[in-house]
Amino acid sequence: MGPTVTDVAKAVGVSPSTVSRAMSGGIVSPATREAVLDAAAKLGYQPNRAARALINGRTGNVGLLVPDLENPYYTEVLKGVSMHLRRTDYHLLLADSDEDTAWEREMLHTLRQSSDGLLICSPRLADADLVTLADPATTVVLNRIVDSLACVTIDPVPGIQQAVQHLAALGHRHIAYVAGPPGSWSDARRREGLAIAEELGVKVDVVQSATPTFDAGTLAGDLALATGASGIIAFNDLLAIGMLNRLLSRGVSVPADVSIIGNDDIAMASMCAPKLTTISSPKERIGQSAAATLLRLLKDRTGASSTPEHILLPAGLTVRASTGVAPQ
Amino acid sequence: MGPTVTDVAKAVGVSPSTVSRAMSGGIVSPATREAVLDAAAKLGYQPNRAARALINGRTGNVGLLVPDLENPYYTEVLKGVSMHLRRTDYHLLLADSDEDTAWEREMLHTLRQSSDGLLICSPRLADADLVTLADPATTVVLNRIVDSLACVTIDPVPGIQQAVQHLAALGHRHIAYVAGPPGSWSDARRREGLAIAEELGVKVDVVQSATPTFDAGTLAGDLALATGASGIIAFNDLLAIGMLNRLLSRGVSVPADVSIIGNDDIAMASMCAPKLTTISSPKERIGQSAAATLLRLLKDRTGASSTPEHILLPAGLTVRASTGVAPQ
DNA sequence: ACAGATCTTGCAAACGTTGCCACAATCTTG
DNA sequence: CAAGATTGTGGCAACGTTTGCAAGATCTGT
Repeated sequence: MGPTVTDVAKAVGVSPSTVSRAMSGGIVSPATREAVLDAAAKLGYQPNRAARALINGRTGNVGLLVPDLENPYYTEVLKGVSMHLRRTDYHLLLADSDEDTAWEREMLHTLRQSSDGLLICSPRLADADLVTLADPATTVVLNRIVDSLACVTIDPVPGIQQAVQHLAALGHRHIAYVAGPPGSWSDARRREGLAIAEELGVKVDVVQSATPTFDAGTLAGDLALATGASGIIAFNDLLAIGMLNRLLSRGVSVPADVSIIGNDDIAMASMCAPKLTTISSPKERIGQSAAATLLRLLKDRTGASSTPEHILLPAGLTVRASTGVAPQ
Repeated sequence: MGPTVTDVAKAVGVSPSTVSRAMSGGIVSPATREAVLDAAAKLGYQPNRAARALINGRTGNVGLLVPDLENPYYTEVLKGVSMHLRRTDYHLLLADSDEDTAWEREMLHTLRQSSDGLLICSPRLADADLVTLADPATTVVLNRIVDSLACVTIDPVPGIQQAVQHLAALGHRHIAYVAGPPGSWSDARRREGLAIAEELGVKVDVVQSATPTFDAGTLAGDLALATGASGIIAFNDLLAIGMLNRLLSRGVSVPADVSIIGNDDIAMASMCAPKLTTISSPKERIGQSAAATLLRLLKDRTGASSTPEHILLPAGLTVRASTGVAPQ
């Protein structure tokens, strides 16, 4: 295809090895380096990544695995990753598992070969699977904590606690939590956070929802309403907005009759009506920070050294218009 | 890293070449093929993609270039691409240009080397640039038409015409079109579609908006209102929803005082209040179809043969609650 | 049973790069 | 000024795979 290292070498009158060194920051005299760089630019030479990968095992790719690109949460994380990678010369290899854990395991295995490091967004895979499939020296896990791997996440507990306190302060005595997919790490953590309700004398019912999507919100809305709760906390905003729509179309007023709190603060949360009170998490920062962590890991190459880094980003309740004082 | 072709060869008792042929569908006896496949599975052998790419030039990657991942339009296209690629053994290389055309040109050049084919979503790059930078044999352009390249897009004209007719039928005599980014292909086409207004005796004002985002909708809303138009058509839904929010917060009632029509029918369009009347385009299908077209191109490898394929997908107006009869 | 066709397999070269080793040239230091 | 340290460069092998070529094995038809 394009010009090779040999072409550049001939043009400058040096050996291929020297060109290689000049291009990748090896030891070369300033004069030759300049000459090589000039010639390379003139010829439009780009080092062949495949050849480079073959010899030193570094592909120059970073793999990102997400469960569902239709979920705006992950696209915001993706944006963060992408923006961080933009300034490096790593390429982004993206895989969407479509919530299929079997395929996720397979893809994890495949991606390892095509990338130097992996960013894994997998709420549903078991810790044990993750530990088995991922190399601690080249992996960063997003949105959950796995002890033996580097992680970037937000702690879901404080956010949920704030949400419960917010509802309690508004006089709600009975709330419903609409849970996320079974096996989800953050769902499990959020349930822990719910424990605070008891201390506040608030009753909690848990309602299950198979998938955390807008459509599933319709069913979940009916279920949550049936519990008799006056306040609802949803696993995520998509679910919350779906419920909101369902409740409004059933003639239930939000927040006069029922208060709703979402999770994640996706862009839609401030565009629906009423605007959604939600627990905001810095999604783009998670992506950005995870990419940065991975690149640090790859640069250091200290093997499976010290204890893996766990980065916790802050999240807090953003109060908008979907919560209000309890009826009566 | 993993086992190599030699390891498998030893395990079976054949030569590396035979293993290679067995793995990639060459001529081998059924018996040896089975033996090789068995051993490969047992050892967990995966052909090294870098080595393969080095020798035959095929990386096994497909590159996708989008202008902005924060725009849900593109993430839906991305989802379509990703879902189609899922069934193949191509990997997806994703690049977000962040609306920067200079970087887009550079990335296009870089990506070519790392992928077998390119899917390009670039509304702002000039046709000439695209023709120069893209190889017709390995490129599919999305959301626009460039004569000499394969394209998958929707024709923006009929949708815009339907929108104008819809407003005219509701009695609107003066409408504003909030334009997209300068240089955008689909924006130019949409303006062509606006010509129908004259035939219907409807006056059209065009308002410029630098970027097609939710935030820009605030400014655009004010500008559009200042024209005195009673109906507004926006370049896309994000802009439309931003305007909607602005208008409502200024005390303008939608659709009683002003009607708004968006473009694209992103998920948010049916979640805002009032729900947005919009021109729907099958975004996921565009992605899916573009990926399919590219894979066909790569399989055929007929060089720069016949005239490039142009696929036009249908789009039509989806009437929701943001349009109504003109005031008075 | 023999010549020729067909099928199956191994050998070796090649893809473009990097990294080790050796050597020459220049610089330091006593 | 000599001896050692340092710096810059070229040669060569290697990464893991594919592929053209040729040789061996098996089969066909007479």
